[in-house]
Amino acid sequence: MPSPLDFDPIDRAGDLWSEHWPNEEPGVYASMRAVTSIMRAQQILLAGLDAALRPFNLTFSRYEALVLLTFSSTGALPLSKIGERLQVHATSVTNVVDRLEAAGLAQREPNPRDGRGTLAVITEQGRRVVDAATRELHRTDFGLQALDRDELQRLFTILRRLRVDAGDFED
Amino acid sequence: MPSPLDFDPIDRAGDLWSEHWPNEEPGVYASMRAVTSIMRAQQILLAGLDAALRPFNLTFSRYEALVLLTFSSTGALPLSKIGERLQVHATSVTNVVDRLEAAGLAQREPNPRDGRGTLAVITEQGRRVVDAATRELHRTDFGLQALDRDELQRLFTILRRLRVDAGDFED
DNA sequence: CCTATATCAGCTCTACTGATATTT
DNA sequence: CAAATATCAGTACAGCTGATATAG
Repeated sequence: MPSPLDFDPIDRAGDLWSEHWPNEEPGVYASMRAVTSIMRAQQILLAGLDAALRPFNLTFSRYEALVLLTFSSTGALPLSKIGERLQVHATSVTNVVDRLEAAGLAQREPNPRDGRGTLAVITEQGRRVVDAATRELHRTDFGLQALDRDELQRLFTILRRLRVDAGDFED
Repeated sequence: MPSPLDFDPIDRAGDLWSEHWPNEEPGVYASMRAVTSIMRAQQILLAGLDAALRPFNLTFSRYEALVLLTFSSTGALPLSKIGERLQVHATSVTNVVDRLEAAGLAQREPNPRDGRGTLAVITEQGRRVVDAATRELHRTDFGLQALDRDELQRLFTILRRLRVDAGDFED
């Protein structure tokens, strides 16, 4: 792990930005700093989550899909539903379910209510693994120990507007 | 593009989470919602940025490296410095500079001050492309039109603590 | 007939590991 | 000598396009 810088690289980039590209709309520097911060935050968090989940042979994507299955009353969901809820592409769902199936954490079954569709069903082993993985993520607070409850809430609220604007859901 | 859901999938996941994994520490639901929001926000923003940069044959990673070079007084930086500033792996820097070089936007030169090192130097074409790309990103406000100035500032401030906690830099 | 579901092949991209040559 | 710089081969993953078979 590299030694920390003695300055904030995003803050510095924002300053240099305003020197190089003076702009009629001063808000763009705020946007540039925010977008870069989100990119870096995602990278930090995903690396931590994947590291915490590696002993369970899970990535965060697979973990999310598995969690979604445990939330369903029967432990089964159509693949299309999984894609819709997790906002991921159909081919990505196929890939994630392939890997869960290979690890014995889920199985495919034909959807009895729609001959075109397939259900992903969580296995007993899948339930055990997702419970253990969840305990581990709870223990490490999803990598967000640095933030207090109020900051987490504000983060959620601000980013919620972004998701609405992107068409994820209607407010 | 799929039709929007009529509910917030992250909000719903948080509710189901608290039912399935009641926890001694209530803050974990706030963390779960925040971390999922960051993941989704990053996905939305990166897709928008990459789409805006595609006409320039750039990805956001390559764009960031190019911007960093324009910030340097001589338009040249050691590859190690690029990795340090952008917080990316050495092999990723090699890859990014390979692609910038192939596109004629940057060149490699030996570092005269350190025989082990290599400089990436921005070309004239690189300067033209990064200026045009920046105008385009300014025009679309980096995909953050939905947020006002105050929200952008709060986002930056909150995520800054996360980056400090991860060891990116010293406060 | 048109649309929805899921899969498949193929591609791009980022990120990482482990090994290596070179230089400090 | 050990440490730093950069590269290379190989792996894993997410994300996408376009094509296809099947069924509503």
